[in-house]
This record gives sequence, structure tokens and C-alpha cells, in this order.
Amino acid sequence: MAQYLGAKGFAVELRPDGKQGWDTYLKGGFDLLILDVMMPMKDGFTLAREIRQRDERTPIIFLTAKSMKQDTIQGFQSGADDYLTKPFSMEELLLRVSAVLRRAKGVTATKEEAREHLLGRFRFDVRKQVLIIDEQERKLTTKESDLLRLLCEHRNGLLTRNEALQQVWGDDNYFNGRSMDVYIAKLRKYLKDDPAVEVLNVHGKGFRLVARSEDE
Amino acid sequence: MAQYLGAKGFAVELRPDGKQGWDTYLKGGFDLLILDVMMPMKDGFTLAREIRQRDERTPIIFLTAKSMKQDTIQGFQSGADDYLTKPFSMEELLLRVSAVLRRAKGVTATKEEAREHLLGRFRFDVRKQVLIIDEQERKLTTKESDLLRLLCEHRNGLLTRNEALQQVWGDDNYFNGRSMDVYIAKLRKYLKDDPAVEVLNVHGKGFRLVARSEDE
DNA sequence: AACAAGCGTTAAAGAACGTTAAGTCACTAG
DNA sequence: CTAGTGACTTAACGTTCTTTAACGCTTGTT
Repeated sequence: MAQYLGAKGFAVELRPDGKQGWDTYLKGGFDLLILDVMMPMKDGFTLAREIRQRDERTPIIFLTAKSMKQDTIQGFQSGADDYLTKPFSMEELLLRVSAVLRRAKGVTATKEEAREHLLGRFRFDVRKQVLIIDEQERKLTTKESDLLRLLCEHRNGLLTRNEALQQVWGDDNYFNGRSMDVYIAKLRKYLKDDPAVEVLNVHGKGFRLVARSEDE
Repeated sequence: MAQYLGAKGFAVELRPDGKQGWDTYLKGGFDLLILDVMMPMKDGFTLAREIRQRDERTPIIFLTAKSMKQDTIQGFQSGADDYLTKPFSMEELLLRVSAVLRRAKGVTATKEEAREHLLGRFRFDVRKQVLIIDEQERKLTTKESDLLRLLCEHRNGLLTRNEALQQVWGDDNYFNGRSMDVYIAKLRKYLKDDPAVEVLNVHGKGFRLVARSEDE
């Protein structure tokens, strides 16, 4: 499945059990989750319920061998968006994945402008300018929030010093550059509650926000 | 076997026992390992386990005369990707080799850009910019890492002075050239923990990264 | 052999970044 | 009207990364 979806142009991460799946989910940045119901360490339903506690949006598709109605209902109650009963064809998989993604995209685009970023154990609400971890909310200032948003939008990639200064400060002179460094330090202080999330510097270029899964 | 695979276009290195196999493996740069289970000095299972301790990726195929289930299981537990029971035809060998390589390539290509180079006793993680030897991690700067990556990509071949300067510095003027020489010196200092790994100069042309096995 | 160019290496200088603290400004409560 | 508060900037100092300088050695050429 991973290979097939990869060949179809999706960026896929495959994990062998529910526990590792959760760890990898925590690093954030996923558009869709496909969970097997029968998994070692932690079953798919339990995992889905845990995910839905901190994240209502990311779509989930279940893979299930049991075709019994009871289980299906239980699955959708834990917040699934679709499910596939084994055995299924790759074409069917692709169809459902595409459908769910199309639906999800539509929802986030129209429902509200409410962009929200999942970053390790953090949840960053762009509109409300708050950073949440473990039920604990931290209000961000406008500049803190704008800078963090830009970092999130360039997650794993490079946020150019110049781009950040233009977007947030409107001018990239020396002093604004130093000011930004101060804000980077602030964000690092906030984000250090989850060691898996880091803001890295690329000397002479800019900054990189990365979130690695726990086991890396 | 070595001759056959060589004729089929593979670059093969053949070693007479497990100990020499390990030494040669250490010089790095292999896409696939084929291990005989019954070998003098060090058997295939033991060797595979030692290899898997420092390298999860490189595929391993076992050759075994014993067709007993017990041994097969033990083999896969030490991290084998496939196995061949003697006697077997050359066609069958080629089939399995091709299959394993295709699979491995797929994984490394889709999983993430996470390139990693094995260099003698070193492990060089390109994405994380770290050079690891004996559980000891050394963080590299961007320039150090970029230069070492280029050297790895031209392993045993020639990395042109000009290409390196264009790729890492973006301009090949005199001073950048001198700067690169300083970085070559730094890399040599880091790499001297394993005398089998060397950065050689080709006068007037560029540099060559080589890793020879211990006994060469 | 003599010379120039290329390279090896170390040290110093310079630029970029990390962090803390003090300073400025606007806004608000009393 | 003034003291206080919060957001942002500037200053200051330390650290890290990169470049430049300097000097000696090696290689290739005449």
C-alpha cells in the first residue's frame, strides 16, 4: 500500500504498530491517516480516539478485516471518515483516499479560515494566536504568531531570513534582523516543552522548523 | 556467483570469510550484501547481526545449505531481506537480487529524502548533518556537511574543484577555493578517527574520497 | 636546480547568530 | 494626568560559523 500510494505521488510514512504510529503522528504535518484496526501495541480504534482528542480535522480511514456492522459503527464513532474492508483493490484504496482528501480540503477551505498547525505535542491556532500544549494555553503576540505561522508554512523546508523579514516586518534592514533573532529565541523558549520540535538555523540563509517523531 | 553477477553489470567484491567480509563492509558504499551462513572465522548470522547494529538499511541475502525452518527463522531475525537455499540456479539468484534491490530503492526513495552514507566505521546522516562513529556524534556545519555529501556522492571517483565550489559556494573564485581547502582540512581531522577513510587530493583537478578495507 | 602554481594547516579576523536585559513607545486604568 | 502594563526594539556580550592571512610543503614545468 505504501509503495503504491508513493508511486501515485503521495508522501507516505509507514509504521508497524499503533504506538509508533502515534509517535509519528505527533510530529505533525499529515493530511490523512490510514489505520489498521488490528495492530500490535495499540489497536486502530483506540489510536483514532486519542488522535481525535487533540485534532478534529485530520481525516482518518480505517482498514478492517471484520465486516461486522457492530465494528463499523464503533469505527465511525471514534471519528473515522471512511473505511475499507479487506480484501480491497489498490484502485479502491486510491478512490477513497482521493475522495476523503478532496472533502477535507473543501472543508478547511470553505468552513472557516481557521488555520491550525499541529506541531509535535503542540497545537497552534493561527487565528486565535494561541499555542496549546497539554491543555495549557499560551497567548502569542502578533509578531510571535506571524513568525511561527511562516515557520509552520515552511515546515521542514527553509524559511529565508529575507522572506520572514519582508512578511512580518515589511523591511529587511539590520535592526529588524536582530529583532527577529530575539523572536526566534522567544519561540524556542515556548517550544522547548516538546524536545521533538526544534527551530534550526541555517547559517547565512534562514531558519528551519522541524518536528521529528520520538524514536528518531 | 561473483563472476556471473559481474557479467550482469553489478560491481561485486568477493571475500573468503566472515571476518574479511566485515572489514570490507566497513569501507562502505555497498547496495546489497550476500552472506553465506557457513563461513570460516565468522558465520553469516553473526555477521548480519553485527551489521544491523550500525546499519538498518543495506539489504542482506543469505545463502544457506540447511533448509530447516529453524535456521531460516533465525536468519530473518538477524535482519535478512531474503534467502537462497543451495543448490540454486544463477537465474534464481539474479531474480532475488533484482527484487531486493528494487524494493530497497523504493523504500529509500519514498520514505523521505533521508540520505545516509556509510563510510568505514562512520555513519554520515545528511539530513541531520551529523557524523557518527562508535556511538559518538559530531554535529557538522552546513558547509562541512554539504562538502562531505558531495565527496560521498563521488566516492572513489573525482570531485572536481569547480563542481564543489559551484555546489557549495555558488562561485569558484580564488578565495572560495582557499576556503574550501580549509574545510577539506577540517573534514580530514574529523575523519582521521578511522584511518581507512581518506580524502585524497588530485593535483590541479580536485578531491577523491576513498574507504579501503582494513587489510588493504 | 629553479621557479610558479597548487595544496595543507594553523591562526586570526570577520560575520552571523543566541540570549538576556534594558530602553522606547503606545495604550490604559485609576 | 500619571503610573503601569504589554509589545516591540535596541544594546550588549558571548558563541559559532566562515573567510582571510600567513607560512611551509608538494607537484609539475622549464
